[in-house]
Amino acid sequence: MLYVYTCNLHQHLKVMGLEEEIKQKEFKNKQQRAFLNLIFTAGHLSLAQTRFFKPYHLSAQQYNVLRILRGQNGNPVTIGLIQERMLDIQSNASRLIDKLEEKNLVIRIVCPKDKRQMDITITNDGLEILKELDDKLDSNESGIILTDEESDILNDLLNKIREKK
Amino acid sequence: MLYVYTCNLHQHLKVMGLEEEIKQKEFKNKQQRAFLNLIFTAGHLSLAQTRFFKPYHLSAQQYNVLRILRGQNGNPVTIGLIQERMLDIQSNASRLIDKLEEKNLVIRIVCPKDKRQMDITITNDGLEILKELDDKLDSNESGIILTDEESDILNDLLNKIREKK
DNA sequence: CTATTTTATATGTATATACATGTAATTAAT
DNA sequence: ATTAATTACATGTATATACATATAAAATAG
Repeated sequence: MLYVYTCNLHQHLKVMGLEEEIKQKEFKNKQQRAFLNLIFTAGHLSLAQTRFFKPYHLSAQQYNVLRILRGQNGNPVTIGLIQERMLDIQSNASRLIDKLEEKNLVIRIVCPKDKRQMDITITNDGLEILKELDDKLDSNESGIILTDEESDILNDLLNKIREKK
Repeated sequence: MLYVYTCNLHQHLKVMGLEEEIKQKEFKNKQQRAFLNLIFTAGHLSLAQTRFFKPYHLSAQQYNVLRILRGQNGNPVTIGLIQERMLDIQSNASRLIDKLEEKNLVIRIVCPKDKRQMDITITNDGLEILKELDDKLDSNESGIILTDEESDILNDLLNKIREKK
C-alpha cells in the first residue's frame, strides 16, 4: 500500500525545528551537510537582506551595484564590469541598471570611445541612499554575530570552496 | 564634474577577479566581509546546483521536497510540514508540489481527517529519480572540497549565524 | 448551534533570475 | 575595403520568489 492516512504523525514531526533538522541524517557526509547548511543559511540571510532593503525600494543586488559604482569615485563603469563584480554571478546587470536609472540613482550614457559600451555613474541621490544605509547596515543588522577570528575562518573556508571550481 | 570618460580604465579594473574583489576593502569589518562572502558563495553554489538538476527537469527546491518525502518512508506529509522543513524558508510549497505532481513524482490527496490538509506522497517515479541523483550527488559534485574537520567547523559557524536570529 | 476566529492551502501580482536569442558596434580576416 | 567573427549590451521567455489576499474547513466563543 503506497500511502497511509497518518495525519496525526505530523504533530510529532513538527516538534523538531529546522535547526535540529539540518544537523541530522540524510546527509552522505560532512561535506554535503555543510553544503546544504550553506545554501540554507544563505537563504535565511538573503531573505533578511531583502527585507532590510525593502523600505528603500532597493533589492540587495541593486545595493551591490550602487556600492560598486561608489567604489569608482565618480568614474563610470560598464555594464560588463558590473556583471563581473556583482556578488550574484550571471545576473542581469542590464536590467538592474534599468531599475536604478528609473529611480534616478544612476546615469547611463553611451561611451563615446566605444559605442557598444554604456558608462554607468552613480548620482548624488544614489550616494545619499548609500550613506543612509551605511549607518543602518552595521554588523548587527547584517546578521553575523561572529568574533573577528570566527569571521576570518568562515571567510577562508568560503574562499576555499569557491576556488575549487 | 560628475562623470568622466575613462573607458580605458575598465581594462585595468577587469584584471582583478572576483576572488580578489571579495577579499578587499569596502567592508566595514570582518563580519560584513564574511557575510557578503557567504551570500556570494551560496549564490555560486546555488547556480551550480541549478545546473546540476537541470537535466532531470528538477529545481533544487523540488529535489529538496522529494528528499523530505522520501524521508517519511511512504507516510504522507502535509504542505505545511514541507514548508517548514524546506531549506529555503518562506517559499511556496503549494506551487512546488504542483510542479512535482505534473511530473508524476508525487501524489496529492485531501487528508480525510482534515479536509483542509493535503497529504503528499512520493511516487515510485519520484523515488527512482532520487536514486539516480544519489549516485551523482557525491561530495565532489556538491562543490565542497573541505576536509571533514573543515566541514564541521563551517557547519558550526553557519549554525551560530542562524541561531542568533 | 450559530457566528467568529483560526488554520491549511491556493492564487494573484510584481519582481527576480537563468538562459537563449537579438542587435548594433568593433575587430579580424582575406 | 568588404565580409566574417567577436564583443557589449538588450530583450524575450519561462520559471521562481516574496508577499498579500482569497477560500474553504475546523476550532472556538457566545
